[in-house]
Amino acid sequence: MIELNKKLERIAEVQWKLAARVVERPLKLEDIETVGAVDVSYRGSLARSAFILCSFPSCKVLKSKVMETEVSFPYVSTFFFLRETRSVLLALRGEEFEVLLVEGHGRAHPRGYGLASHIGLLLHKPTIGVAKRPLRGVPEESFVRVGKVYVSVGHLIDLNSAVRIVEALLERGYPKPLKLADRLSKRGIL
DNA sequence: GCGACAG
DNA sequence: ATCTTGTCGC
Repeated sequence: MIELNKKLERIAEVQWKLAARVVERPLKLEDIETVGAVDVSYRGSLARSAFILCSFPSCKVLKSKVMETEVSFPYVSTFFFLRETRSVLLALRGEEFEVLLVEGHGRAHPRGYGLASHIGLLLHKPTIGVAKRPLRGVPEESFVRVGKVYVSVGHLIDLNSAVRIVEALLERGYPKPLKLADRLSKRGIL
Protein backbone atom coordinates (compact mmCIF):
# COMPACT_ATOMS: atom_id res chain seq x y z
CA MET A 1 0.00 0.00 0.00
CA ILE A 2 2.54 2.53 1.18
CA GLU A 3 4.92 1.16 -1.43
CA LEU A 4 2.63 2.42 -4.15
CA ASN A 5 3.39 6.00 -3.21
CA LYS A 6 7.10 5.35 -3.59
CA LYS A 7 6.52 3.93 -7.03
CA LEU A 8 4.37 6.87 -8.02
CA GLU A 9 7.05 9.29 -6.89
CA ARG A 10 9.50 7.64 -9.23
CA ILE A 11 6.99 7.54 -12.04
CA ALA A 12 6.33 11.23 -11.51
CA GLU A 13 10.00 11.86 -12.19
CA VAL A 14 9.72 9.85 -15.39
CA GLN A 15 6.73 11.95 -16.41
CA TRP A 16 8.77 15.13 -16.06
CA LYS A 17 11.48 13.68 -18.29
CA LEU A 18 9.10 12.36 -20.92
CA ALA A 19 7.25 15.68 -20.96
CA ALA A 20 10.43 17.27 -22.27
CA ARG A 21 10.26 14.96 -25.27
CA VAL A 22 6.78 16.00 -26.32
CA VAL A 23 6.88 17.84 -29.63
CA GLU A 24 4.57 20.77 -30.29
CA ARG A 25 4.26 21.84 -33.89
CA PRO A 26 1.53 22.88 -36.33
CA LEU A 27 -0.32 20.16 -38.19
CA LYS A 28 -1.74 21.08 -41.60
CA LEU A 29 -5.45 20.37 -41.41
CA GLU A 30 -5.74 20.40 -45.19
CA ASP A 31 -3.62 17.26 -45.36
CA ILE A 32 -5.62 15.33 -42.78
CA GLU A 33 -8.01 12.71 -44.15
CA THR A 34 -8.53 10.42 -41.18
CA VAL A 35 -8.91 10.91 -37.45
CA GLY A 36 -8.93 8.14 -34.88
CA ALA A 37 -10.39 8.11 -31.36
CA VAL A 38 -10.02 5.77 -28.39
CA ASP A 39 -11.88 5.41 -25.13
CA VAL A 40 -12.05 2.80 -22.39
CA SER A 41 -14.88 1.66 -20.13
CA TYR A 42 -14.81 -0.69 -17.17
CA ARG A 43 -16.91 -3.54 -15.85
CA GLY A 44 -15.51 -5.05 -12.73
CA SER A 45 -11.94 -6.09 -13.51
CA LEU A 46 -12.52 -5.93 -17.25
CA ALA A 47 -11.41 -2.98 -19.36
CA ARG A 48 -13.10 -2.60 -22.73
CA SER A 49 -11.39 -0.27 -25.19
CA ALA A 50 -12.94 1.03 -28.38
CA PHE A 51 -11.31 2.50 -31.47
CA ILE A 52 -13.11 4.59 -34.07
CA LEU A 53 -11.69 5.78 -37.36
CA CYS A 54 -13.41 8.69 -39.09
CA SER A 55 -12.88 10.60 -42.29
CA PHE A 56 -11.87 14.22 -41.86
CA PRO A 57 -13.49 16.63 -41.79
CA SER A 58 -16.65 14.86 -43.00
CA CYS A 59 -16.44 12.55 -39.99
CA LYS A 60 -17.89 9.41 -41.53
CA VAL A 61 -17.11 6.21 -39.64
CA LEU A 62 -14.57 4.19 -41.59
CA LYS A 63 -13.86 1.56 -38.97
CA SER A 64 -14.63 0.52 -35.43
CA LYS A 65 -13.08 -2.01 -33.10
CA VAL A 66 -13.55 -3.23 -29.54
CA MET A 67 -11.04 -5.06 -27.39
CA GLU A 68 -11.11 -6.35 -23.83
CA THR A 69 -8.41 -6.97 -21.26
CA GLU A 70 -8.00 -7.26 -17.52
CA VAL A 71 -7.58 -4.06 -15.55
CA SER A 72 -3.90 -3.71 -14.71
CA PHE A 73 -3.73 -0.67 -12.46
CA PRO A 74 -5.98 1.38 -10.16
CA TYR A 75 -7.08 4.88 -11.07
CA VAL A 76 -4.94 7.57 -9.49
CA SER A 77 -5.47 11.13 -10.65
CA THR A 78 -2.47 12.48 -12.62
CA PHE A 79 -1.31 8.87 -13.10
CA PHE A 80 -4.23 7.98 -15.30
CA PHE A 81 -1.94 6.80 -18.09
CA LEU A 82 -0.78 3.90 -15.94
CA ARG A 83 -4.31 2.57 -15.91
CA GLU A 84 -5.29 3.07 -19.53
CA THR A 85 -2.18 2.78 -21.70
CA ARG A 86 -2.37 -0.99 -21.92
CA SER A 87 -5.96 -1.21 -23.14
CA VAL A 88 -5.60 1.83 -25.39
CA LEU A 89 -2.61 0.30 -27.18
CA LEU A 90 -4.52 -2.95 -27.55
CA ALA A 91 -7.31 -1.16 -29.40
CA LEU A 92 -4.84 0.75 -31.57
CA ARG A 93 -2.73 -2.24 -32.55
CA GLY A 94 -2.40 -2.42 -36.32
CA GLU A 95 -4.61 0.60 -36.92
CA GLU A 96 -3.87 3.51 -39.23
CA PHE A 97 -4.78 7.15 -38.57
CA GLU A 98 -3.21 10.54 -39.08
CA VAL A 99 -4.15 12.07 -35.76
CA LEU A 100 -5.69 10.53 -32.65
CA LEU A 101 -8.17 11.88 -30.11
CA VAL A 102 -7.53 10.49 -26.64
CA GLU A 103 -9.98 10.62 -23.73
CA GLY A 104 -7.91 12.38 -21.08
CA HIS A 105 -5.36 15.17 -20.91
CA GLY A 106 -2.14 15.72 -22.78
CA ARG A 107 0.02 18.63 -21.63
CA ALA A 108 -2.77 20.03 -19.46
CA HIS A 109 -1.34 18.05 -16.59
CA PRO A 110 0.61 18.98 -13.41
CA ARG A 111 3.76 17.51 -14.92
CA GLY A 112 2.84 18.26 -18.51
CA TYR A 113 2.42 14.60 -19.35
CA GLY A 114 -1.00 12.95 -19.46
CA LEU A 115 -2.28 9.85 -21.25
CA ALA A 116 -2.62 11.58 -24.62
CA SER A 117 1.05 12.57 -24.61
CA HIS A 118 2.13 9.10 -23.54
CA ILE A 119 0.24 7.41 -26.38
CA GLY A 120 1.62 9.89 -28.88
CA LEU A 121 5.18 9.40 -27.71
CA LEU A 122 4.89 5.61 -27.80
CA LEU A 123 3.38 5.50 -31.27
CA HIS A 124 5.18 8.50 -32.77
CA LYS A 125 1.82 9.82 -33.91
CA PRO A 126 0.02 13.16 -33.46
CA THR A 127 -2.35 12.96 -30.50
CA ILE A 128 -4.85 15.34 -28.93
CA GLY A 129 -5.95 15.24 -25.31
CA VAL A 130 -9.69 15.65 -24.78
CA ALA A 131 -11.09 15.75 -21.23
CA LYS A 132 -14.43 16.62 -19.67
CA ARG A 133 -12.87 18.58 -16.81
CA PRO A 134 -9.55 20.31 -16.28
CA LEU A 135 -7.06 19.14 -13.68
CA ARG A 136 -6.28 21.53 -10.87
CA GLY A 137 -3.08 23.49 -10.83
CA VAL A 138 -2.30 23.29 -14.52
CA PRO A 139 -1.35 26.41 -16.49
CA GLU A 140 -4.36 28.07 -18.10
CA GLU A 141 -2.52 28.36 -21.37
CA SER A 142 -1.98 24.62 -21.61
CA PHE A 143 -5.55 23.93 -22.67
CA VAL A 144 -8.55 25.44 -24.42
CA ARG A 145 -12.21 24.76 -23.82
CA VAL A 146 -13.99 23.71 -26.99
CA GLY A 147 -17.69 23.03 -26.60
CA LYS A 148 -17.95 21.01 -23.40
CA VAL A 149 -14.45 19.56 -23.48
CA TYR A 150 -10.94 20.68 -22.60
CA VAL A 151 -8.40 20.26 -25.37
CA SER A 152 -4.65 20.01 -24.94
CA VAL A 153 -1.60 18.97 -26.93
CA GLY A 154 -0.83 15.29 -26.83
CA HIS A 155 2.18 15.06 -29.13
CA LEU A 156 3.34 16.17 -32.58
CA ILE A 157 0.74 18.93 -32.83
CA ASP A 158 0.29 22.41 -31.39
CA LEU A 159 -2.66 23.70 -29.40
CA ASN A 160 -4.07 25.75 -32.27
CA SER A 161 -4.14 22.83 -34.66
CA ALA A 162 -5.60 20.58 -31.98
CA VAL A 163 -8.36 23.05 -31.24
CA ARG A 164 -9.26 23.48 -34.88
CA ILE A 165 -9.49 19.74 -35.40
CA VAL A 166 -11.76 19.26 -32.40
CA GLU A 167 -13.91 22.19 -33.49
CA ALA A 168 -14.35 20.61 -36.91
CA LEU A 169 -15.56 17.39 -35.30
CA LEU A 170 -17.79 18.95 -32.67
CA GLU A 171 -21.31 17.62 -32.24
CA ARG A 172 -23.45 18.62 -29.26
CA GLY A 173 -20.39 19.85 -27.44
CA TYR A 174 -18.30 16.72 -27.95
CA PRO A 175 -16.04 15.60 -30.79
CA LYS A 176 -18.06 12.96 -32.62
CA PRO A 177 -15.34 10.28 -32.96
CA LEU A 178 -14.74 10.26 -29.21
CA LYS A 179 -18.44 10.23 -28.47
CA LEU A 180 -18.79 7.18 -30.70
CA ALA A 181 -15.79 5.49 -29.09
CA ASP A 182 -17.33 6.19 -25.70
CA ARG A 183 -20.65 4.60 -26.66
CA LEU A 184 -18.89 1.70 -28.31
CA SER A 185 -16.76 0.96 -25.27
CA LYS A 186 -19.75 1.09 -22.96
CA ARG A 187 -22.40 -0.65 -25.04
CA GLY A 188 -20.21 -2.86 -27.14
CA ILE A 189 -21.99 -1.74 -30.32
CA LEU A 190 -22.29 1.43 -32.34
C1' DG B 1 -10.25 17.65 10.48
C1' DC B 2 -9.32 19.47 5.63
C1' DG B 3 -9.55 18.78 0.88
C1' DA B 4 -11.53 16.05 -2.75
C1' DC B 5 -8.48 16.81 -9.39
C1' DA B 6 -8.45 13.27 -16.35
C1' DG B 7 -11.22 8.13 -16.20
C1' DA C 1 -14.96 5.05 -14.80
C1' DT C 2 -19.18 2.65 -12.25
C1' DC C 3 -23.05 1.90 -8.86
C1' DT C 4 -28.36 3.72 -9.78
C1' DT C 5 -34.56 6.36 -9.18
C1' DG C 6 -36.32 9.86 -8.85
C1' DT C 7 -35.76 14.47 -8.68
C1' DC C 8 -34.01 19.43 -8.64
C1' DG C 9 -32.92 23.00 -11.96
C1' DC C 10 -32.15 25.46 -16.46
